[in-house]
Amino acid sequence: MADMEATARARAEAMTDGSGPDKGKRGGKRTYHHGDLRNALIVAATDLARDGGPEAVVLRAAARRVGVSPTAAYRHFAGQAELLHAVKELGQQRLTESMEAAGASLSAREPGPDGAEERVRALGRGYLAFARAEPGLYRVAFCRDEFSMEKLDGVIDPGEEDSWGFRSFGILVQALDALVEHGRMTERRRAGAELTAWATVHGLATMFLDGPLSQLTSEEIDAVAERAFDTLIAGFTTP
Amino acid sequence: MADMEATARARAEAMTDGSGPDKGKRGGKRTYHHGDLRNALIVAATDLARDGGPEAVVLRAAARRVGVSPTAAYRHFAGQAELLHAVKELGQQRLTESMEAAGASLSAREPGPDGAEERVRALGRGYLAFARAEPGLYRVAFCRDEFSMEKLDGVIDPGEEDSWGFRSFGILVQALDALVEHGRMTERRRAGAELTAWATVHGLATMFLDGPLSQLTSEEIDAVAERAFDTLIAGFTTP
DNA sequence: CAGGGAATGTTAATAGTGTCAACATCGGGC
DNA sequence: GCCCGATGTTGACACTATTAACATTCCCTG
Repeated sequence: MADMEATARARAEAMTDGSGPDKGKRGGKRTYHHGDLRNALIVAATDLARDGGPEAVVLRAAARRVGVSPTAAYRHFAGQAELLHAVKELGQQRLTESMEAAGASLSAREPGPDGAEERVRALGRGYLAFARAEPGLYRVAFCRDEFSMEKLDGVIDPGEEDSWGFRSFGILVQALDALVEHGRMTERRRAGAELTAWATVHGLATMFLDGPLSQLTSEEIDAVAERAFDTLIAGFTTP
Repeated sequence: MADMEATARARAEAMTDGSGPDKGKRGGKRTYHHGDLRNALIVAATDLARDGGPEAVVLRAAARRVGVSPTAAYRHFAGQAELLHAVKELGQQRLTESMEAAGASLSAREPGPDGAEERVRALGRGYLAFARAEPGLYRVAFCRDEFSMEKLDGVIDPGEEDSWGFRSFGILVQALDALVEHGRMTERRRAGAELTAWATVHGLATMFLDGPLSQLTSEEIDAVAERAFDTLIAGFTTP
């Protein structure tokens, strides 16, 4: 109790001592209410996730960082699982952005069949780039999560997919469709191709992060990934 | 303390009450020492892992099942991480056996190039069969594990690979080498092919277990997997 | 422009976990 | 025969999640 977490009052006072800009809603005001606790907790939990992965997303630790009592989080999350889920969705969003960025870097350029092929590769590169740049977040983005489980259990037909995970999947779908449109892939091969492609990059990322490939240099990883993309696309373009 | 875990004495007495055959070393003897506690703990932890995955491998729960005090485990394991690692190796062994079984079911038959190709498929089927039959164990077999991390960090050159994970990998390597020997795969494609194949099945398993494919029927899963194998092998056999 | 209810935060307490230190008991080798 | 090491137990500490009860503040209604 003596060296307990900083109370809200202590936090609010710390805000005014010039240590940094006020993060509360109104400038410098020592507020009992935080004002944006939900987001603050997600940010703190994300930082925890960055180094340490899913098991580092600890509710009390996040609350401690924000300078709030542990149970305050329960006013904004049903429990630790929901906090973890929020971080997970944030991670999926970042992953999607990484893929989009890699795809956009060559969009419009080379509009032909080779361009479509190169776009698939670019998406894979963007995926792996994020996994390497943010291993902790990546691990959270794909960690087992009871909220997603429940969601999939209950709703058999997910009409509107809010989650960013499906958006990144959609990007891949479009890229593969383009492959078909440009005659680089037959309709038959197209069936289930998203899964094959996704499985490939996901499996590669896993092996890079905590598998047998975890001590390869960046160049070696790139080389291995490109070879994998080669055979993947070779399989796609085979009638 | 009242409803504490069963003491060793209680366990030993339970052994003699006809509930089952004596698991201790000598028949019926109420022994203070367990006699085979390490294995018993691994078995208990494996049962926990079967339903619940890595996060269910709880040291105290395993000790409770064996009927032993929580700290007794520390005479046989450095800590929970080492217990988890033991279960992980057991899981990898089972996975290897599943792959070997699937491969052996058609070994020697059809020795030609088609047989080599079919063997690669069989290994993939054996892999996925295990993942579906033992999802919890599978998840443990590939969970992040600080022991493996340390091992990879320290020893840069792993001369002798004790782990079963490398054995299953070796099976795949042989199958791919056979593909080359029978002229179904060029040397160029061979480079890094293990990783591509491994990534594919691992990614598929992940999506089946806790990904977007978790509610497919067995038939649908098989169909998706076979299509993935098709394009994978198409990629391998492309010059 | 009150005042009261809802939102938000705090303390206290329970239950479960990993881990260490100190103590108890068995069993095999001198 | 006995003693020392291997093995198991108790007790304790530091974490964690979570709930219940209490406190404060915001803001909306009368």
